[in-house]
Amino acid sequence: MLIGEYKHTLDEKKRISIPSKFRTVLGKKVVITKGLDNCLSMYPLKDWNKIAMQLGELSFTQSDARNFNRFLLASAHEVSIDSAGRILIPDNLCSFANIKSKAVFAGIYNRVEIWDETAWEEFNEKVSKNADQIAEKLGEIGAI
Amino acid sequence: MLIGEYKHTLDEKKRISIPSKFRTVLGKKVVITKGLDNCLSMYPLKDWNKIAMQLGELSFTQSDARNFNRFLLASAHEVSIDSAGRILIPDNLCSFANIKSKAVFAGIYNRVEIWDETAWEEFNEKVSKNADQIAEKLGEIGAI
DNA sequence: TAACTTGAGTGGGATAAAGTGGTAAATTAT
DNA sequence: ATAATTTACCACTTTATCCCACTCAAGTTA
Repeated sequence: MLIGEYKHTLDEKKRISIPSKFRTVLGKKVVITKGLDNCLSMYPLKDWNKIAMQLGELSFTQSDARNFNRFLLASAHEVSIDSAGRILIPDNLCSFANIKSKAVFAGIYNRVEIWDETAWEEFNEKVSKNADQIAEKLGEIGAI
Repeated sequence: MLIGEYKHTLDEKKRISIPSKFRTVLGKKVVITKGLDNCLSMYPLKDWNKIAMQLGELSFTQSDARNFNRFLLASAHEVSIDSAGRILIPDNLCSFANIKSKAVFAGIYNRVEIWDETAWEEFNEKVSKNADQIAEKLGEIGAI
């Protein structure tokens, strides 16, 4: 399971180390794609294949499905983890997530999110303020 | 699987490099045709045959099907990838997609779309605004 | 407690491949 | 037959990939 929060630095070649705790779960190849709230999502290759297959089956004649696929599939990149446990973040994803030098890896069960450091901090601040309200909402749903 | 987004330049001879990541999947010959939303669609030759067959089976008495076939089949060109990994984009398709010098290749599962750079950017901006709808669909698939 | 060991994180350089531009040959058209 | 357009081939520049090396921190052993 992918859990925990780690901070790493992006070097001038757009390379960044994967937290060592994640490496065995992620395997040798991963897929990175655009996530929500301007972060990036990273999946083990085999998990991604399942997701992509479902996306690929969406009708291409319907404009919603078409646009949806373009957003998700076109922004996805298969990257391999090098001998030092690093990945190369593609240019367009790097600028999408606004990652400058420090990035945060957040393990979220079956995927890893990659955030720009300051974006992560701002997000965290916002969420912790509303944590009690969120908890209440979740309680109503019966989640906790 | 064809995924990812790459930007290449069209030279004065209307030649353009295929992203290297796509070459093994696409093979030596591909079919380019008009796509929806003013882009071009590119398929591996063997996949195209299946698609064309399905289209051909659409009732030709229905004017919609007839027009759709005219749109897709009549504009299709079989082009081969040269030794440097480039293709030659036919004139009418080039002007249809309004490709001037920079073009974006977008891998979308089983096809590659070719967009004029600015058209792609505008499109992306528009879609990113519908992030909540995207999130909902992703939730259904079980990706988030 | 000090030295040694191990592994993670980071940086840089060499080599290979990708991307692009151009020239020569061949085919077609006039 | 000659001009023009197209196709194939060659060459250069830039970019990416791979490999090696250093540093730092944590843990282990003498």
